[in-house]
Amino acid sequence: MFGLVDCNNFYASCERVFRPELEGRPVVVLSNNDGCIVARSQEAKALGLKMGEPYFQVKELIRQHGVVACSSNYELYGDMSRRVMWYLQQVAPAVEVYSVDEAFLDLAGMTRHFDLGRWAGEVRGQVRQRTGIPVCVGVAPTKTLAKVANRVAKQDMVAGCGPGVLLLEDEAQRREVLARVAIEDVWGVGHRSAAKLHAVGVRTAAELAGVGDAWARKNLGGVVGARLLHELRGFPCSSVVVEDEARKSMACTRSFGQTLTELPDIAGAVASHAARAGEKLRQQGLAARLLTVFVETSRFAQLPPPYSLSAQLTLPVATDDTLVLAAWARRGLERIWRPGRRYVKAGVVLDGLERAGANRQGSLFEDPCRFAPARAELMRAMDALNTRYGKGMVRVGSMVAAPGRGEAWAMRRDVKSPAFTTKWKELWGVRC
DNA sequence: TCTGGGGTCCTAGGACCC
DNA sequence: TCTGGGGTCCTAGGACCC
Repeated sequence: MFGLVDCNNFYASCERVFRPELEGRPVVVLSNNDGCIVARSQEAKALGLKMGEPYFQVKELIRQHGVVACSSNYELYGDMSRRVMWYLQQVAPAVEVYSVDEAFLDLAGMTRHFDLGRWAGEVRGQVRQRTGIPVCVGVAPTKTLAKVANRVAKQDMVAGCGPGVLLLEDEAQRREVLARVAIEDVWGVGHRSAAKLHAVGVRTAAELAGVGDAWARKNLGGVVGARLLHELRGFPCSSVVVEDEARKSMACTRSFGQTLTELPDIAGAVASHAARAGEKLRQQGLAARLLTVFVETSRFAQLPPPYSLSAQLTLPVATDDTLVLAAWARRGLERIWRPGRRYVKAGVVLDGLERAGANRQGSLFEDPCRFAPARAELMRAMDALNTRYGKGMVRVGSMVAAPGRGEAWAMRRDVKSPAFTTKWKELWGVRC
């Protein structure tokens, strides 16, 4: 059996933990640059605010109903996530941290000795008590069915008729629950597949489980579709992955706080992305062999039409050195930047990741390892200074704006809450 | 004026290898 | 008339996830 623990309205719930006055009020959390709505409390959902909706389009509605809007505070959400996951790891035999607000639990072996429905209810209560975060728990014979169970548990809880936990065990119950779930709410069915399914009259998860394997293979992405059907029928095709297997790629991308046209400004943004990518690599003990840099104009502007260009560069040796990454990124940017365009976003994507230092493939034509020990030392010193004195204390020169220019690419975050749990200066204050 | 960021997996086709 | 079999690696694009 598999469990799925999913935090309810996660980002909004995190904001509420430290601002209890938000309890019972509609709350939305915004994406970077206060661009779109990315999380909504139950009350905000009830007002009709949609996931992904542009903030500027609903500002009036938000004002009218006294909705509290929060800029995203990823430091806080990341820390709350760690607390929830840590607890789950104490009580379940194996935990796959699937996303910031979700975890799959491998409950094999517990079936015989535990009443899983009751156990799940206890987990739910404990997570709430220990972290302040409300969760729902679904338990079922496959991961896909555990997702279904979780979703139905959440629906019933919102409707006020469920305990926030659902155990799917026997066949009849499985059928009955699947009949209540629309196909677009099934894990693995996106809008494309949903449209295809609607076109042939398939509306519910129960009907989806009954479509032919051949049809699914042809129309739902080959083996992906076939696995989906099997899982819905109760045959597991995927297991809980505890070990964080080596990451395949890593991206640092951001929309600018404003439209940019000048190369130095964009170069500054790209250098900062390269620097962040370097930090992430070193934190995870990885090095990258391929670097892609891209720039984009607005997807939403009618004229001129949207435009994006990328350049992929193969580095002579895999590296985690910020200065090397920044230099290559700059080279790539110069290849793709064109004057006269109104850019809104740039990014650096790293592929070909390998463990740093181990079995390192050298270069035939040059010896970039010559300075390696000193450079590694430099990166360590930079990371240490930035940890101790704050992000951006030591930066790559090209990230620093020319005098009077300011950091043209800087993000807008007008309504951010404090880093309640991760910065001494912003810790929660308690009055006695 | 204003529309997020970071991932995974799969398929198909081309180039190339023995 | 008729042209093998079994691979790898790379790239691009699609679909999906949270």
